[in-house]
Amino acid sequence: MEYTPGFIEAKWKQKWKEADIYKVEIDRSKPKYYILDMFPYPSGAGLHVGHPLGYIATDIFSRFKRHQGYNVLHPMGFDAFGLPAEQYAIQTGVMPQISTEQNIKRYREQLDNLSFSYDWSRSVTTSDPAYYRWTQWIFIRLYEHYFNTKENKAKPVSELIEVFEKSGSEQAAAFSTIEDHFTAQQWKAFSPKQKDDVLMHYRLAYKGQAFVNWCEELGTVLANDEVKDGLSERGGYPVVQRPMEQWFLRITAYADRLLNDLKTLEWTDALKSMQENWIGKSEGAQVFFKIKDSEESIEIFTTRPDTIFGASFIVLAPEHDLVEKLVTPEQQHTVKNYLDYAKTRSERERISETKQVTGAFTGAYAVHPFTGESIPVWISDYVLKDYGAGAIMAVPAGDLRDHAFAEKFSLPIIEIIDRSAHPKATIEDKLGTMINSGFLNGLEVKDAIKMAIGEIATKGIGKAKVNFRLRDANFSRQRYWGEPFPVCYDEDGICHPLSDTDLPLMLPELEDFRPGAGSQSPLARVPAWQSTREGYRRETDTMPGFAGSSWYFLRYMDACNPDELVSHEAIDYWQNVDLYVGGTEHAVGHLMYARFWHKFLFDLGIVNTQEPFRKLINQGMIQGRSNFVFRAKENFFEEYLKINVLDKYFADSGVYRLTEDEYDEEFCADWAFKSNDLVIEVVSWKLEDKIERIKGAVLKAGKRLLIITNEELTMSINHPLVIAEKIRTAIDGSENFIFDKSEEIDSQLYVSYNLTGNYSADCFSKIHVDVNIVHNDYLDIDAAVATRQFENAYFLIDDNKQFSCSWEVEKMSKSKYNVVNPDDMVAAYGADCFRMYEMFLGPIDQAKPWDTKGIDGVAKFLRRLWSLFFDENGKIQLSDTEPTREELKILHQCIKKVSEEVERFSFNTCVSAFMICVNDLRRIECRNLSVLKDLLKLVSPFAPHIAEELWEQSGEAFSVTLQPYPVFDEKYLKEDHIEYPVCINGKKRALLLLPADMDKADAEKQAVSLPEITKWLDGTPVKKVIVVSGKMINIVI
RNA sequence: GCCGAAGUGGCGGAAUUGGUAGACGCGCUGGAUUCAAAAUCCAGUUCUCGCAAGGGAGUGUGGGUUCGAUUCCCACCUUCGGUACCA
Repeated sequence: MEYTPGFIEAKWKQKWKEADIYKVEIDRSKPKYYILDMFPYPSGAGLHVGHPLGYIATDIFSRFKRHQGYNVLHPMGFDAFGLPAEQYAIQTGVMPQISTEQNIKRYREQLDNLSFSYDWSRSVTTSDPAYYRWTQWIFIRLYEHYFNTKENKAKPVSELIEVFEKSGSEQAAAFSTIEDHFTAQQWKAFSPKQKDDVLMHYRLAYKGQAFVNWCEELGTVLANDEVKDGLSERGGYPVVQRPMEQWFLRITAYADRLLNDLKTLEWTDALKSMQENWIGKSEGAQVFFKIKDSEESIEIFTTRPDTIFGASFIVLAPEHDLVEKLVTPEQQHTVKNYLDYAKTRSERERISETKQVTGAFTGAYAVHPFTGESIPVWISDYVLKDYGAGAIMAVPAGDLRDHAFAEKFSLPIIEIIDRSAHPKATIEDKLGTMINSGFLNGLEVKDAIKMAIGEIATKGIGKAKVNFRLRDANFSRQRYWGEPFPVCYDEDGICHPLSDTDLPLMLPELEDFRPGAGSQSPLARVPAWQSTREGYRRETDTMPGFAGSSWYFLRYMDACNPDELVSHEAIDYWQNVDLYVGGTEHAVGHLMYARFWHKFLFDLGIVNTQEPFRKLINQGMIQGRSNFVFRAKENFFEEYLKINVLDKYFADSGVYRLTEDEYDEEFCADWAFKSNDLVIEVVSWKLEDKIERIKGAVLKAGKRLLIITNEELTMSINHPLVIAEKIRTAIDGSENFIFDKSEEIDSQLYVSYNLTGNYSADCFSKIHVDVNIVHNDYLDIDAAVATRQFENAYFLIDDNKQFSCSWEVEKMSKSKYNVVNPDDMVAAYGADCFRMYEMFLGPIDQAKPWDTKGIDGVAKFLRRLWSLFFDENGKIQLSDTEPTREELKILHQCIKKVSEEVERFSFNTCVSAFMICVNDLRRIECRNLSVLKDLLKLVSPFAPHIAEELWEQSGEAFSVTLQPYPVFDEKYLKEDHIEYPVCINGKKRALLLLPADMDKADAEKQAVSLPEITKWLDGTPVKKVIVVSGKMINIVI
């Protein structure tokens, strides 16, 4: 029987489906294991071979864990809200509901093609109202809670209101961004709107102000992605930063918990440190600087209060509230100009710019709290409004950017730290002794920091403060295709959440997806949807992409529950995700938000774990391997004629290149002969003017002219003899002017890459070519001419009649013509082969290029595995005798390697181990049933179809998928001899077979007396011999 | 700029705790089989000098630690991911 993947795979897909073999339920008799893939966004382009990498890995691991007796939850769903569908709707008018549904259908087909063991009955889609109902529900809970700093957890806002009513703001242990100071009486006197505003300072979901990318011409807010160099990507219109009312989530309240609990996670150190740095906890001091001749003071945050005596000016963020109040009439104009400039700068640009500083003087002065001196107040875009207090005390001697700023604007630089004891220390190291610093003089930096904070507090001008780089999450989008906010506003603008019974608040259907008036979302165009029965108006912003993806892993546990987002029973059993696999691009965004939501739900008692993802693996990207063809440019043809015709066939005719000296004209023909009066010009037949002028010049000089057109060279490109004969005829003939007009075609000439080296580099344009018509870096010319790109193409082929292409590794994308579709791979090689090859490419966590040509190796392996079971006539032939020692050794080597490597997620080396095992078993012509059956169990997670088929062919009952995993036994691998490498100074010089239990002294003696070694030593005394038992012997001379 | 990762043959990669660098596979070269091709099988394949025996060099670059470094330390270069509204 032959191995026919197409037939076998269809058969087993059907059987698995009929048996519903991947359906999973709570089963308390088995330990649970929850394996999750990162939520895919179903884009219109469909899956390419890079997408399933992580899915294959988790599928192998899921199957492996099932073999080991775990009850495995392995679900898949779709993160379906997002910008691309909305963009598509704007362009084509196709409703996102429709395009998303189509895209999901296509993704599902492509995923099914690879036979993943998902329990599809648990699938969720974020844009499904049955799902986003619960996203809205969580939002309302966030809105209704604040963060209690004493209990370090979320508590109901209703309790906070009670505190306010009883004892005002001072008694409230509530996390807020603004420090409120009011008494119970004052609170009670507040208007409902005032109360609403105050509570927004505490709610975990609140309204605030943020700067957004505003594009006036497009009438919309743009994603950072849509802005390039200060202009909109679509249209190239100017984009400015503009403040806007937005919903926020108070993730900063959870900063400490998010930071501390990282320790409990089995994530890579790299990922943890990225999260740590993102949270960016820094301890320092808040200090107030009084403004000279004013009641105002500026709050600054500094991590280096020790350097306060070096503060020679203050810098405010351009957006700082005080700027307007502080600016003096004389500086109005300068500051206004600077603010206009700052508006055009994106935050990224502002942070990245380190070489050039810009800024403007406000005209105001602050009073240094210790020296009493007046120091100027400047504004500059290197200070960010959202970081710290949005203002800094600038210490030029202690900070590089402050230093650059001081130099540029000639501000004083006061040395405050003597680093002479630390010659290698940079100005940002916390090392040295304080100088020029009043009461801090002589202290070490570390002590000076403490002392300075103490003094600042005593003087009542500030206090120690912890600052986080982490910012509250902007949760508003002025978009259509997202979850509607379940809130509305009354006539006073007071916010009212919907009651739970009114959920889900459905997204209305729309026909026009352009932005609404005045920077509003398209929902603002639907007045009927906007107004509620109470006469309130709804929020028209929608939620961002991370809303739905911040909790989806919980819904999989109980996907169809209509009454709760997840039942207690399901949470109690499944708890949290044991293994999460996805790309590093989610390292800080999604993973931070999901952890935040999970912690909030923990505070509410909905989940029973502090962290959502226990272990996490980052998969590397699969890059594209682009192919390029080389198109001949104008100057190619002249070089071609010389190399392939003139040098070859007319070398003895004295052919030479004409120089300008030979004619008076500013142009000349290309080639002439010493032995006769013919001149040759290579030119496109279309350049008739040029031909006429050359004709005139050449005939005037009394020579004859042969025009060879680029077009005729192109059409006879692989037949240089045709041209040679034409030249010969011309030489021998007597015509004065020979010019054969080509027929009018627009042809292009492409040159095989391996020939391009013969010509100047500027003879060619390098152009992407679809990798699907290139095999082994050789262009399939027949396939190529059938495409639009090569409709009228001619190809200069190499000596082997091949046309080669160059290649480069790039991102896999449509525009680079390097996209490979997994469906095509499955059609050609089968899903088993594709799955295995994708794993074989390299380590799961590293980026690597896809190259289809290597897949043959895996295909060959599968055929060899198959052939182990059959004789040369294709009949199943297996023996049920006792396995030999050698067979067991080969098998157990494989069991050991594969079970260890799967646990380490090193799937590429597993595939190698399988190949070695099958090669070895073939070599000894193993036909042993028990050995081969164990091998099938090992292979089954990687290549389930072939394993299932061979299992059945071996006479076993359905299904290999449900078999327990083979157990490794050390005794089969024991060796009584070890082959030692014998090295001299670390370089291998000989091999020595020694008994495994030989002691070191004897081994040393044997090694030193080896003939290869004595030859090397040649009398040189041996200084030392190092014997590492079981590993190697090193002789030091 | 900042944070994180990765650089090993022609290519993808292996070397698990500092111990034989290049497993396994692709490609290439030669051979067998075949009318021929595909498929299959066998042998070779880091570079370099050499007919060979054998020698030298070699894991991005430069330095260091060590009997011994792809692995540890320092500095640098290049590429990739993220950088808060792509998902």
